[in-house]
Amino acid sequence: MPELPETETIKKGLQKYVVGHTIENVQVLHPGPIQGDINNVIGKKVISSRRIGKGLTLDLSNEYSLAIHVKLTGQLIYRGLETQGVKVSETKVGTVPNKFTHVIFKLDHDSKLYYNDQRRFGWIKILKTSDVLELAFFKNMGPEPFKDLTLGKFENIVKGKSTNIKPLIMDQTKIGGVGNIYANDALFRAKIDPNRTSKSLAPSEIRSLYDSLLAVMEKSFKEGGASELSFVNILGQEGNYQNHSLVYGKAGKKCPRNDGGAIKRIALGGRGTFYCEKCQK
DNA sequence: GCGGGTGTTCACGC
DNA sequence: CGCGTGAACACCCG
Repeated sequence: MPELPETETIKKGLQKYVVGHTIENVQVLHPGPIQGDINNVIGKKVISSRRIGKGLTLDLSNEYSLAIHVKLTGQLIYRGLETQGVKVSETKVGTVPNKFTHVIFKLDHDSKLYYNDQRRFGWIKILKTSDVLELAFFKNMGPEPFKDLTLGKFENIVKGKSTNIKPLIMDQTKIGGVGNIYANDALFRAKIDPNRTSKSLAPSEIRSLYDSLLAVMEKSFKEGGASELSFVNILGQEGNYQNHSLVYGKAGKKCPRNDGGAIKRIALGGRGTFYCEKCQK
């Protein structure tokens, strides 16, 4: 799932297909990801879904919520009368149930919501709705692109920091929702070397980076998210951004600007970092 | 067998 | 305290 566009794609699906259903029962195949008392969701109606950074909620009629983070390989897949005959991704294991299915929410009207997670890094926390934003992960979340992150706020976040620009824009407590794919592509679009320190950026570069972050994520919304790894939407279908990425995952390939440069892969903040030395200064 | 993977958190060293 | 690095979580893929 993983980053803001993918998580937003899941949220749209939850809103369309899951909100309004009552959770009739919960089948826990592997209890690993679940925290909290399952009894607080059984028999309750899903009244809304929210996305907070890369996190999700399903809010229930009894003022309890499911707070969900799918980390790298979690999937939420809905199957019901409306989705009969919908083709799902076999390659991204969007089929259900499968050996990575840990939880099955049985909903009314003969439908189900499946939670799959190959690497089991994700979590589903059951807690009072009023406590969701008290979870450290949500409480410490920085402003989000397309929500409350303005250019002015972005300038203040970036300005004067001695840290590298790439880890900074991926720091969820500074900015909510940006991950490795879009950080790499935004820096490329803004022609900024990921090794630069934040404070070295000129005002025009900060503006360009802000615009680029929005642009690459908007492109991804249109492509249905990035399915490089295991992301699928609520119907189990892949997104297409991975076929349109600028530099992410393209080590050794020609620079998309066709300037004679090749895309280099380095490690920065422990994450794979892709850029063109020729046009990213 | 080895390295690397859309994320987050923690431990450690400076 | 802040910042960087590396590891851990667990498992598949090339």
